[in-house]
Amino acid sequence: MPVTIKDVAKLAKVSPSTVSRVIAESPKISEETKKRVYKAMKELNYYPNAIARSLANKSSKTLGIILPNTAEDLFVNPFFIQAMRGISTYAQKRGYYIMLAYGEEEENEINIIKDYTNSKLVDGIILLTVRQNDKAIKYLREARRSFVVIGRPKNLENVLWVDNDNFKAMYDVTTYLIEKGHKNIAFIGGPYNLNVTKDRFEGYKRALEIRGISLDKELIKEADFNEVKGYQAMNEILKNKTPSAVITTDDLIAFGALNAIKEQNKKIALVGFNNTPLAAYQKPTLTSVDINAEKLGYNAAKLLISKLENKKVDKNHYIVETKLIERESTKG
Amino acid sequence: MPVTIKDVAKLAKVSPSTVSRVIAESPKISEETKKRVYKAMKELNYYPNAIARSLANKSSKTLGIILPNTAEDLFVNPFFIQAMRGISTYAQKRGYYIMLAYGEEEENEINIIKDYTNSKLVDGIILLTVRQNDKAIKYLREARRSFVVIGRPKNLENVLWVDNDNFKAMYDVTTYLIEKGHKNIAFIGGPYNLNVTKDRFEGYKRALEIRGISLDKELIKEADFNEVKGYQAMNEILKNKTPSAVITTDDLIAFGALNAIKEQNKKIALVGFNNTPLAAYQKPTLTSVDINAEKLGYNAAKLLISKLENKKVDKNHYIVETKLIERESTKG
DNA sequence: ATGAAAGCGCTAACAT
DNA sequence: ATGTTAGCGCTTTCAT
Repeated sequence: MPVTIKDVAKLAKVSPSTVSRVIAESPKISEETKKRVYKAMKELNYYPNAIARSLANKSSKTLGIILPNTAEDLFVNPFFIQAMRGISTYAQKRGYYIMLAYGEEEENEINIIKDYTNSKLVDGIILLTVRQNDKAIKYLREARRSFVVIGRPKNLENVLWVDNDNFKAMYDVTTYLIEKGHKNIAFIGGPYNLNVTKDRFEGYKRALEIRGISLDKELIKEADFNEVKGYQAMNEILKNKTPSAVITTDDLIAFGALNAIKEQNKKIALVGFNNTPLAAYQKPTLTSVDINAEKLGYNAAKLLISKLENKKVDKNHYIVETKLIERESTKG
Repeated sequence: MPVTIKDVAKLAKVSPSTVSRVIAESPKISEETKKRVYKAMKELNYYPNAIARSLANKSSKTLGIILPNTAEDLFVNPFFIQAMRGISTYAQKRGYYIMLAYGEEEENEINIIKDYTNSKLVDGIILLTVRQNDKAIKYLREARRSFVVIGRPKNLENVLWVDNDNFKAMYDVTTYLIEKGHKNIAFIGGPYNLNVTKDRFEGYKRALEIRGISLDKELIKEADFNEVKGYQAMNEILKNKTPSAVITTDDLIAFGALNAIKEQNKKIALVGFNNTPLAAYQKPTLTSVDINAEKLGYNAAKLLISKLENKKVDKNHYIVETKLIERESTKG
């Protein structure tokens, strides 16, 4: 037999509603009864039943996180666990809980989202990645659910999102290299239909423009987010040209490129992206852009909870600062 | 206005309890009414309210996972995210949900556990690590909560647990090295008051014994789970001796040891533990023991759910096989 | 400032 | 095989 609000009421010689008010910290409760109630709660070792509260309040105070199982680097890249920590930190602070699920593939992911939201198990959803033409976003928008995505989706209508300023990040990296004297700077990006890639490429392009360096098509390649593709892309570049520096949009791509560079015994500066733990373990250690995954998560939770609590929010997004972590691969 | 079981009942011209039975797939419902009910549910786009079910059932069908924020390698070691995937996979299969929280430190962790369990938000708890003298375990045991831990706790009383056979894993590693001709094999373990370390050390010791090699105290060191300590421990060993092989109980320790070995230009075989992604990125690539974190998680969920559903379980633990991943550091 | 009572949406014992 | 009814534990409107 669990201790309920009624038991507390009886012991404190008040009504259940009074106890409820005390829990909710209602202002119009006399200090004296408040004390009696607290005492009774202590004595009985009472804990509010969260499920019952959720039912009565029509809110579970829970956020659902969907982890994309398909992400190639789910295990290599600590992004996810860092983002989750950020989410959790803010959520805990605000008295929210976190539910977690791995989506096997896109269809299954949507089923999880439907289950979470339709069953009222969660008040809102956080998506940790944005796909091209994301069906999950489409569904959430149409079903009018509260949600936030990490990454800037193509269609910004009715979406809360959090992202880095990818344009600026890459603009800064490029400028940094130019100021180090580099003129032939190659760019190996992830898939070009992704927003991130586009933004990063634009930053690269603009930085070159501003400093009067013209774009060389042969120095620009596309690669999936993995080592092999990075390796291949680098080799393609080296077939015709020898840049003095190479920028990539992901550490994994950079690792592959590094292998190609080493094989050919070249001395080329190299920059990665995401600052994964592996970056510090390359030879030479890899300069990379830290995206502050924890803050991305933190702000995502913040945005979503604001929306859930009907705060009149002017913001529908946050931009999180990136930071260039300089290592050996761009030194000397 | 959400659609409830009553609306469905009205439309299907049955009572709410009948609808409830249909949802629960009760056998004694005629095919005909079943169809009518399903049709009505479709028509009204009805979804059961999980919160209300939880309240009535006195079970949330939710497992709580506590992530130790203090773990030094939370971000480097994909153990956690892998274990969580295993948990999630089994839980989803059985219709259970996962709640997640990061415990800042041990005290705060216990508060989270209390909150989760006292509020009836979760049916059971999964601990991803076991500390020495674990207060969380102590609390859970005394409060008579259902829980499972990954790792073998010291006191096995009333505990469900999942772990590798650490004795065997290290016995095998040691034997493997001996058969490669090594005789002076050093051992750098994590803190010796941990069960894991003890078990692994015993495996090492026994393997030497069996093959008639006597223990050399100067080849045995203790180190925390990080690179610097590994580096220091290795240097201490090298001050007096030069083993032909070194076994460690963690990749991070091995990385540090590797640096020391390289600095002194020695050629020493080296084995890590946990098979983190970084292992494949060392020069030379590091031989390591894979612990199958996903399976640990999967079995943890299995054990806990069996207990929750009162399956008469003979088992109170699972042992998960490890696998030696051979790489360059033990070749030639 | 406090109490009575209805209701959140579902389940299950009991009745037929 | 199906309906009636009384909860599950909490919140909240409406009284007083």
